[in-house]
Amino acid sequence: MAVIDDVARLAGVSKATASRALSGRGSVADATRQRVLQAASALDFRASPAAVSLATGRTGAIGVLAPAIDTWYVSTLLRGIAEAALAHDLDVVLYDLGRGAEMRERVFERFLQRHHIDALISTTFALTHREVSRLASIGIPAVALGDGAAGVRSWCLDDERVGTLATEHLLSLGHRRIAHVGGSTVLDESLFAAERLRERGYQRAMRAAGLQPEPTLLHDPTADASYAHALSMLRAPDRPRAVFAATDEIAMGILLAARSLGLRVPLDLSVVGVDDHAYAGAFDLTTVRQDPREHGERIVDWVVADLRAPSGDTSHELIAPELVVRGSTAPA
Amino acid sequence: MAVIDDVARLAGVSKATASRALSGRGSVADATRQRVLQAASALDFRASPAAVSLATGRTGAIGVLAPAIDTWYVSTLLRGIAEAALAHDLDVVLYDLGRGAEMRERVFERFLQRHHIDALISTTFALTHREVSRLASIGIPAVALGDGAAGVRSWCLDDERVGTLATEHLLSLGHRRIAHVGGSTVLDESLFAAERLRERGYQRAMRAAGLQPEPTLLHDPTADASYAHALSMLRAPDRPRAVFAATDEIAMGILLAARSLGLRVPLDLSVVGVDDHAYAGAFDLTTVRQDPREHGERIVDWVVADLRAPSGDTSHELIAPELVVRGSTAPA
DNA sequence: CTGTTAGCGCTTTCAG
DNA sequence: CTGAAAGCGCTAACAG
Repeated sequence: MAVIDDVARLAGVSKATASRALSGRGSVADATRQRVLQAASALDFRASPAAVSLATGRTGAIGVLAPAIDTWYVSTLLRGIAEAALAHDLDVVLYDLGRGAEMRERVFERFLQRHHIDALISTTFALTHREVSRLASIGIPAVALGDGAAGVRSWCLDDERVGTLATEHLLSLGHRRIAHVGGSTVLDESLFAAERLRERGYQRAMRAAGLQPEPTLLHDPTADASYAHALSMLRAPDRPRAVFAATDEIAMGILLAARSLGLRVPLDLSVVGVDDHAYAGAFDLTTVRQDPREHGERIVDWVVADLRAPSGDTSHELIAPELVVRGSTAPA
Repeated sequence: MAVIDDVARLAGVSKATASRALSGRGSVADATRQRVLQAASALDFRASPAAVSLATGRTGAIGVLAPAIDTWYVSTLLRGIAEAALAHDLDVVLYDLGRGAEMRERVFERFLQRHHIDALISTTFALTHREVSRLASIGIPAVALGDGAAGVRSWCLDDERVGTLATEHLLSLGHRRIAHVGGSTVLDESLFAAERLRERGYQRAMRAAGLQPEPTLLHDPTADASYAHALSMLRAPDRPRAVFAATDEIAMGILLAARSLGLRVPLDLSVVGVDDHAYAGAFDLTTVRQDPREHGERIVDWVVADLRAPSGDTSHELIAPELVVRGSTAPA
């Protein structure tokens, strides 16, 4: 491993000049820069990130804090983040919180300990005040996707709007008996606040139409749990004619249950989900779309810009959802 | 941010002693160690990873190189890796290769440049000789999950066995017209070798039973593509009575297509997949199980041990698959 | 525009 | 068992 001294010597300049030529900071005569660059590539020189980091305070990495990375939403988001980070020549270090929040404190202490990242992207659950100020005190700016904390720039899908959009779609088709199946009653309070907002949007839309909301919350919003729940919900004599599911995964469980009960979708039952999950097309599922991959890219771009020139921007931005109509919904 | 000097001063010892006490390396009087530890916690001291890394050459992070992280397999694996890494107090830095392999060289150059990780876990596709020796020359050991390169410790699901297991299950039920739907004919050669092995296992089992194999390879192994393909496959007059799908995702597409054509599963059609995907239960899908989360943990444990005491072990280990029978398969 | 001189914060010989 | 001193490899003033 060649070090910068070797490069400097080969180019016949000092370490400082070599450093300037390589980093682009500071002015160097063009001819000199060329020589340094050539020497560097001849020696296959790569700066030690530890040394750079020690000298500059910059690590060249961003952290991502996320629950349940084996999830469509989070993994798709991660993909967007990873791609954008690559484009900006940043490493991404991943902190998985698992399903619950038990690991949270541990993870937090752990990565706070190391000043290993230049910025933190927190997803899905809200950061606490203490966490934010803790990060700020060691100079790590945080941004959030999903529930944002005060003092932190954040983006969040307009989840209440998601609920009204989905519900109004069903209402506009003439449905009256519209159920809602959401999730996450037992998980950490700060997690999955989104689903409570979706439920609220549903309730609003129903009441506005003079109808009685009938929400159910699964304690575990998986396809399995949803399937089991839908089986009993759809067997009831006064079964709903339409369902707004808080996620596509829940919707899939419902669709599968409906078919195994012999109900025809959308003739006997209309279903709308949320996400536009990778399988939504195969299920021909009407859904409210969000694009986590694009969100990931957008956030990384913002973080990179803010790292270069801190903006102090701590605004909370709502992302507008979009209805995608497929074949799982039809007039009542 | 307190530095080690502050701790040393508060404890009334030298930096060197403080460092020894904190790291546990070298011998320190018990009383002294106690004072140092107290001072450290009083000052909320955390060693700068950049400084540690510069002095020791260790980074405290492992890299994961993976294609398509927004995939059930990879994201579940990632979860196992992240959890195990957390337990070992290691950061995990993520390199996503996307779907194809265009990014590969770029990513490779990029993280080679930085000596930012202590070890690399490569997943799904094989490392080239050049890549392995390149990594070795800068002292980064690599391990592989999936196709392993020579000189690299690796684990791999026994994919040919997967194919025979699935096919033999269908044969044992009395099926004769068994189709196979696999994937990835257009992607990078080194990617998804797994599916070719699964196909080979299928061919072997079919020939051994004196039957004619009928494999199809989707150029894009998604649920959507699978759905579209299955529609035409199942409409043919001489349609298969059983299908071995190379992944659960492909199987789901087939199941959805079958149902939309009015075919009853498993009465009119038996389907077996591979993975035991999170949705396999909801689909009541018979499948050949693999457990990427557990694989991730196992690999990290191995890497950690090898980092402590290099074993020189470069063996290639096959992981035995396991058939999980559910309701999507029945006697012919 | 370029070289010299100090560090960044930690670990590690080497003496004592 | 402990302290002094010498780096790890790079960048950032500060002169010139």
